[in-house]
Amino acid sequence: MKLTNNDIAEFFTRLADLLEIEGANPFRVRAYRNAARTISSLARNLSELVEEAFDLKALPGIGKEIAAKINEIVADGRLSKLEELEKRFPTGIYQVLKLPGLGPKKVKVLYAELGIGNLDDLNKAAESGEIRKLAGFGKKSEERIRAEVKQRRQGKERYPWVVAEQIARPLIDYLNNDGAVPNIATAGSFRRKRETVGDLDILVSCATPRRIMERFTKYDGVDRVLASGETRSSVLLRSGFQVDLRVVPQDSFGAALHYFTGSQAHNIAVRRLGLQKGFKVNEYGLFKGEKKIAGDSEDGIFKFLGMDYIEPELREDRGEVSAARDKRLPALVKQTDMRGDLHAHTDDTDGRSSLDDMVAAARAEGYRYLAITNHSQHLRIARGLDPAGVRRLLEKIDQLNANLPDFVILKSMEVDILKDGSLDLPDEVLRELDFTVGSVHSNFRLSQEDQTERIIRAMDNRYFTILGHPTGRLINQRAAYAVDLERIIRAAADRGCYLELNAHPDRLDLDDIHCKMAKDLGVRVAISTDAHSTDNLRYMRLGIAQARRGWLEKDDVLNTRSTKELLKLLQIRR
DNA sequence: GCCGTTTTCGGCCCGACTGTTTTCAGTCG
Repeated sequence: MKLTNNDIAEFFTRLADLLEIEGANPFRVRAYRNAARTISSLARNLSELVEEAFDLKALPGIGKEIAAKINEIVADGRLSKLEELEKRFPTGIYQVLKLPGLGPKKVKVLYAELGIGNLDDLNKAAESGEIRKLAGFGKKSEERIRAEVKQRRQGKERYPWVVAEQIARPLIDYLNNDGAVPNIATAGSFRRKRETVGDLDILVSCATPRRIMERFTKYDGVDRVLASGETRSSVLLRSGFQVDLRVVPQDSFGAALHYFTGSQAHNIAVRRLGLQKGFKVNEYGLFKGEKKIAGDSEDGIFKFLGMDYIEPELREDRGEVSAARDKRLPALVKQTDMRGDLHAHTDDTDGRSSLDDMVAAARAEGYRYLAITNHSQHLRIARGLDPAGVRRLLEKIDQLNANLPDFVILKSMEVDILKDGSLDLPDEVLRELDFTVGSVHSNFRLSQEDQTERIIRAMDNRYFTILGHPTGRLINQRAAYAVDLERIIRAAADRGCYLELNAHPDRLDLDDIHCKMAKDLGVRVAISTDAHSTDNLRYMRLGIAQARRGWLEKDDVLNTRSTKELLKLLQIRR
């Protein structure tokens, strides 16, 4: 099977890890980490680029040596340099290195002195009091190691963004109640709207930092205080969620907000640009020599670096820094651009709300159309509709539409893509619909080749319009089925089909990287909620956040179109 | 190991906190 970009990136991450433990030149280590990051956020599949003899050295952070290593990995599925290093270390060493508080230097000592090569060894050594005897370690670090190993075994995870929001809101309100906090903001991956959030960063500026720190650490939901200083405190909530609070001076708030929003890679790129222009950028501001030039707002930082303002969702060092410098950042899609929802269920199948209620809720959202996309007959568990059922529903929709001014219920179905790539309803039924959403709901475990062929065959049907939840992944629950998304996107481009960005918080499928890939390959994306009840229509904001992370603009999104334009687009294939 | 709007050599982001030290290295974000 073809290696994914993440597979290839992992080779370089491991190479960097082991070299770091060996004490190699830190800049060489960084070069490998930079390469890994470049590779994993690449829009194209790297194996294919290699096959096309693409000049890898054109990619940022990839030079002659790393290009040669990529070629080796793609050709052989292995990297001899890495295998050589792995002979010198046990494979469990990567797990040890991932433990918070343990970096390369300490891991090296643990391995050299006590032969610790995995989490079990580490735990035993900590239990028996061996670790505190080592130079640079003490009682506290030993206790911490035991706690972290325990935590790791319980499976510390990243939280879906909405879950993080549910935790963040009350905490922010609590801190705000203090009354002495003129500025409070969330930063980090939460502000960048990443699909999952590892921990929460909160930033405040206020006159009484000590008081807010104290209030923070005494919050009702706090399980234990991990660190507490003048400007930074960290707590672990009982939910297992870590929250960091930082207090910064008012005139540094913008610089700090930028800095703590990240991503780290984005910050490095911005600082590097700053250095080129003779500035120093840190969390306190933008400096020319000793003189502070900007800092109270993010706008000021960007302005003095000659950049347009970069929306938080774009700050991943995926080209946004140079785009901001060249004044060619995308105008990201926003909630008010949305004209309707193209994927919604009713209680005619597995939805919980009636057709009337769904329509009323969509109109309350300010939409001009709502597509009713119930399941087709193959999906028994959802009471999928057979042709007769579909026709009964269509009649009901026709009657409703006749009495709706300025709003259209679009006639559609979420049609199962069967194992052989055929659609689950006959063409004479599909013909009566305004468009279709085709989805995979079965046979998830086909080979990548078969799964990809299956979906492309489905797209060959002239009545196929939008590919629903293109990878089938469920965040933190189920991996994507094996599928070559780049081929799928190219096939959609060739056939005039669309891809869905399913806005359900567990799906968010497409992800940001593939949204950008679709845009770059000229395929428009439908941001759809897959609502199974009226309140689910509100998931739209989550889909929009993901779309923005994928650089999508209003024109890249199908359901920003007026009813008239949309109907015209949907008819093109028929 | 990568890179170039001063550079093909000499740089490479930067500050806070912790724990183990007794003046600082390691880790983190």
